[in-house]
Amino acid sequence: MPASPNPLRRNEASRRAILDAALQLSAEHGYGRLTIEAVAARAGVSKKTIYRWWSSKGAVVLDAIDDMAAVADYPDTGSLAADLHTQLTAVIDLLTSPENSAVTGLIAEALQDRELAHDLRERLIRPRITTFKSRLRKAQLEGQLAPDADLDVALDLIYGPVYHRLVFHLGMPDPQQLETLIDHALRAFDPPQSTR
Amino acid sequence: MPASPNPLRRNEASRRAILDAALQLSAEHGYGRLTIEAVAARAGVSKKTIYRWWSSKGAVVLDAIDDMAAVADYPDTGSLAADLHTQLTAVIDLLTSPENSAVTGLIAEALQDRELAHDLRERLIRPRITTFKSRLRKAQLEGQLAPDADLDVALDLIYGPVYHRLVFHLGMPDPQQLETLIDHALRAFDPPQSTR
Amino acid sequence: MPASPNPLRRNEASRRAILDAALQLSAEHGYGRLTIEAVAARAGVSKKTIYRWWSSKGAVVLDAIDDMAAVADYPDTGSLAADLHTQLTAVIDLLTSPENSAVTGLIAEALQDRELAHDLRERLIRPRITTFKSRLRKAQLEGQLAPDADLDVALDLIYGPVYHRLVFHLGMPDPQQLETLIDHALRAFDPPQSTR
Amino acid sequence: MPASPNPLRRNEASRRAILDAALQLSAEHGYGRLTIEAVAARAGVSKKTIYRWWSSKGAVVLDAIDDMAAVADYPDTGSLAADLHTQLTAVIDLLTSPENSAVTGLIAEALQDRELAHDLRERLIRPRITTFKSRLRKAQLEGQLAPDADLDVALDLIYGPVYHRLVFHLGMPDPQQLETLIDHALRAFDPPQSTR
DNA sequence: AGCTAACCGAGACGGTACGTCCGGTCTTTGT
DNA sequence: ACAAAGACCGGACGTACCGTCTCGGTTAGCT
Repeated sequence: MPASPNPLRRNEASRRAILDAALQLSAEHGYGRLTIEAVAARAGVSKKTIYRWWSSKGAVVLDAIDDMAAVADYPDTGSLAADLHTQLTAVIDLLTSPENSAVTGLIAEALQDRELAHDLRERLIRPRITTFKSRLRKAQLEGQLAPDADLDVALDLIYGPVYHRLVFHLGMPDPQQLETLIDHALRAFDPPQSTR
Repeated sequence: MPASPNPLRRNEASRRAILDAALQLSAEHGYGRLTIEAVAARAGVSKKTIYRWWSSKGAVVLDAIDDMAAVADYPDTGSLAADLHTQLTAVIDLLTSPENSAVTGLIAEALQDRELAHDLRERLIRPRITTFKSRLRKAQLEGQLAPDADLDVALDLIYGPVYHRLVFHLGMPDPQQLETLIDHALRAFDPPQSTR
Repeated sequence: MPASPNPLRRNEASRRAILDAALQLSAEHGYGRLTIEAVAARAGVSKKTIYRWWSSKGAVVLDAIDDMAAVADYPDTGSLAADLHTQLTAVIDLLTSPENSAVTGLIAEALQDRELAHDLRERLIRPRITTFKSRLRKAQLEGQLAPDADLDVALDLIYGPVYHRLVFHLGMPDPQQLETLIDHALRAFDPPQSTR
Repeated sequence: MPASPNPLRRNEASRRAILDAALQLSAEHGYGRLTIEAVAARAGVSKKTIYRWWSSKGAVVLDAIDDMAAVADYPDTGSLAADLHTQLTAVIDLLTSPENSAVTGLIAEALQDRELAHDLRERLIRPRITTFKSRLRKAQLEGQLAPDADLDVALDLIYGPVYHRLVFHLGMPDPQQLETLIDHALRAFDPPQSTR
C-alpha cells in the first residue's frame, strides 16, 4: 500500500527485512506488543523507511501476511463436505495458533480502521471467497449442492460460525462438532419439505 | 472488574461519571481514540481512581456497556423466524451505528486480551446466549423447531453470519437478505431428505 | 524559566539531576553534542519532565550555570588594575577551558535565540556588570579612576577585547598582553592633554 | 572550501544557485532554521552536490558571505575618528539587520566548530584587520595617532565593544555613544601623564 | 567526433534526536 | 481519610534533517 515515493527505486532487501521482522516479532511477543520501533530495529532499517511505504503497523502486517500466504486452490478431493472440513480446519488453526497472532491482530485492528479494513478485505479475503465459490459451483455441477443454492448464503453459514466463536471466544469446534456444523449448513440448501 | 480495594467505600458518583465519560468519548471520537487520560478529565476524576477499580480501558468500557444494556428478554411474538429477524436487526444496528463504536472496539480489544475476552464473554455474551436458547427451546415445544435440534449449532448458524461479515467488513445483510439467511439456517434442522 | 505547571509540586531531586547531567554531558562531549535525550537518560528522568520545566536545551544549561556559579564579589585588593587583571583572567579561563564549553555554547545559542539571550543577559550578565561597576565606583572614590569616568564606556573597553577575540578566535591575551590592554583602557579616562 | 573532486569540472550555475539559496533562506527564516535540505530544494540541486563541495552548512554560508562581500578599502576621509565611526556603523548595521542573520549565525556556529572558526577568521576577518591596520598606520604617519601605538591593542579597544555588546545583547551604541567610545579608545594612546 | 569519466538531479536509505502523547505509578494538597 | 490534581518515569509515536548512497542523464575534455 505505497503512498507516494517512487516504487522503482525501492530497496527490496529493506522491504523483505521489514516484513520478516514484523512477522517474527508478532509471533514472539504478540501483535499487540508489536511496535514500528521494534520492527525497524530488528530489520536494521530506519523508521522513516517504514513510514515511507506503509501508513500504519497494520498495513505492514497485512503486507507481510499477504506476501507469505499465497492464495491456495481450494481443496478438491471430490467430496464437498470433506473438503470444507479440511479447509475450515486450516482456517481454525491459523486463527488459533499463538505464532499467528498477526492474523487475529490484523482482524482486531481492521475493526477500528476503515482503510485497513478495506485492504484486508480486498487483498486477503476477497480472493479466498472467490476460490470458495468456485469450489461450490463445481459441487453444484456434480450434484452435491442444489443448483440454485445461494453461494453467499453458503459462505455465511459455513464460515460464519468460526468468526462468531472467534469474536466471543466461545472456543473453536472440535473435528466432530465441525462435521456437524458443515452437515447442517449444507442441509440448509436441501429443497424445503414443508411450510414452516 | 474491581481489583482489590474495599468496594464498600467506593464513590458511586465517580463510578457513574467515569462510565458515562467513557461512553460519551467513545461515541464522539471512536473507541480507538479513547484514552484513560481523557476519561479522567471528562469525568473530573483522578486517573488513580480509574486504575483503582479497573485494569484497562477495555474493562471500563465493558462495565459501561454492561451497565447501560441490561439483558433484555428475547422477543417472543409467537413466530420464531420473525423474532430472530427482530433481534438480529437490533444486533446489526448496535454493531453498525457509529455512536456505538464502543461495542466493536471492545470486541477488537478482546481479540488481543485474554482477560478482557473472558469478561466480555461471561458478562455480556453468555447471558444473551442463554435467553436465545430459551427462546429456541420454546420454539421446539411449539413445534417450530425440531425437538432434537442442536441449539449450539443453531446459535452458530444464526449469529455466525453477522460476525463473519463484521470481521471482514463484507457489509451487513439488508432485511431481505436477513430473512433469507434465517430461513436457510432454520431449514438446516429439517429432517434429512436423502443421503448426501 | 518555568512555563506553566505548579512549581510547588516540583521534584527537586529531578531538577538537580537534570542540571547536573546537563553540565556533565556538556563537559564530556561539548555543548554542541548535548541533547535533551541524553540529559534525560543520564538524569534518569523522563524527557517530558525536562520539557515541562524548560523550553530548550539552552534554558536548561543556563539554569545549570546560574545554579552553579553564584555571583561572586568583584576582587578588591586596593589596586584596580590588579583586580581587573585577576577577574579578566578568570573570565578568560572560563571561556577557554574545554570543560566549560557550556558557557560558550550558551553564548552561541543565545546569538540565535532572542528569548534565551534575554535570560542570559538578565540572569547571568547583568548582576556581574553591577558588581563590576560598584568596583569602579569605589576606585573613583579612591582616586584611581577619574570621578567623571563613564562606567559603561569602561565596561566596553575592558571587557570588549575578550569577546572580540572570542568571537573571531583571535586568541586570548596572555597575562602580559592583558596588562597592556588594561593599562590602555584605564588611560582612556585620563584627562585629555591636547586637541586631537 | 572544496574537498577533493576536480574543481575544473564544477558547475558554476549550481554553485551560484546554492550560495544564493543559502543567503535567501537565511534571510527569510533565520540562520538557525536553515537546513541543507532546504538549500538543495531551493537551489534545485541535489544534496550530494552540496556535500561534494562543502563540509557543513556553516561552510556554505561562509562562502556565500565571502562571495557577496568583497573586502572594501577602509574609509579614508583624512579624519581617523570620523572614518572609524563610519566603518563601525557599517559593521553594526551588518550585525543588527535581521536579513543578515547569516553573519551572526556564522559567528555563533564558529563558536562551536573549530574548523569553521579557522576559515571564518582567515577568510573574512584577517583581511579586514589588515586594511584596518593600514588605515591606522596612515594615521600614525599623519600624526593623528601616536607613532608607537600598539595596533593590536587599538583593534581590541575599537572593535571589542561591539562584540561584547553583540554577545550579551546589551544593545548597540547609538551614534553619540559610538563617538564617545571611539574618542576614549583613541585617547588611550595619548602619552601617559602620570603614574597610576 | 566520439568516448568516457565526472558531475549532476533526484531521492531512498540508516540514523539520531526531536517534541508529544499516553500508560501506569506515586506524591502532594485541600477538604 | 480520601480523592482531585497532577508530576513523574518510561516508551513509543510520527517527523525532520543529517550525511551517505545509488541511480540514470548530461556534459566536458581528452583522445
